[in-house]
Amino acid sequence: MKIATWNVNSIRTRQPHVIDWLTNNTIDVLCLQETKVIDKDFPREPFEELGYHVYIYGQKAYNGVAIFSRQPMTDIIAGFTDVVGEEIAQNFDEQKRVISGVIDDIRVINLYVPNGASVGSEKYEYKLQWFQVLKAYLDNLTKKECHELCICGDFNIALEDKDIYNPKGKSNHIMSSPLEREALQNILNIGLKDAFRKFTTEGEYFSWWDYRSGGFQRNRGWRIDHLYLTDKLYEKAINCTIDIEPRKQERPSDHTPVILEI
DNA sequence: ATGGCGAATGCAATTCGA
Repeated sequence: MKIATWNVNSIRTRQPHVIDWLTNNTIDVLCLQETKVIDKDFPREPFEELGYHVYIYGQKAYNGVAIFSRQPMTDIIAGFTDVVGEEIAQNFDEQKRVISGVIDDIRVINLYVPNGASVGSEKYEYKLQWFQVLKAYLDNLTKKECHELCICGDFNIALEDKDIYNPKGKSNHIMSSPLEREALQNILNIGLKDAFRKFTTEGEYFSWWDYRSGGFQRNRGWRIDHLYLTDKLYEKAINCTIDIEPRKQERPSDHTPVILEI
């Protein structure tokens, strides 16, 4: 089975790219971020025609997540509130950033982590607080269920310096600051491992390149899209790769897909 | 580098992303 994650930066703009990629790759579950569309306007049909079940949680203009699955998923949960309650969820579900479902006794959790703007900004604080809510969400879920977990998506965090094209001067940069890394590590400490790092230990592998200043052409990238797995699933993983082909195309997303094979 | 590029909104110019 292959599970992939891809921040498409608008599903309506990227529809042909996603159709093309799913046609040329055998993907069982695709987690999308930044769909940027309300649910009633989501282009479901083209993906259903490809044989996918479509699960969506979107909003106008910003954010938005979706899961496409060849087999039907069960126990779909959109947002934090149903898991953590209104008191802990506060207003964090106003931004649509989390959807999950179960397939083959794996709960796939699709995340679009806030980007955080710049270190010390209000959005940075929001990003750190969002991780507190995510922690409660995972704690509650793991109390209720005993599925293996695949937590994937756009984390907007490079956990190690080797995940950045040039880490010099980025020790307090957004996506690599100590508090962000600590917040993500705190999540991973419940027992999650980076699928990509099971197979590849060296640097210079990236999943996002800035549109500006020829980021992709100069390979100025960051590895910020991840698939994290609980132990049994991690042991079962047989590959995890980044496909840079979609990033080479005309009018691409600034992210490219990461694919896990189990 | 307070910029570079791209998407959405909505129809010009602004906000947001990372």
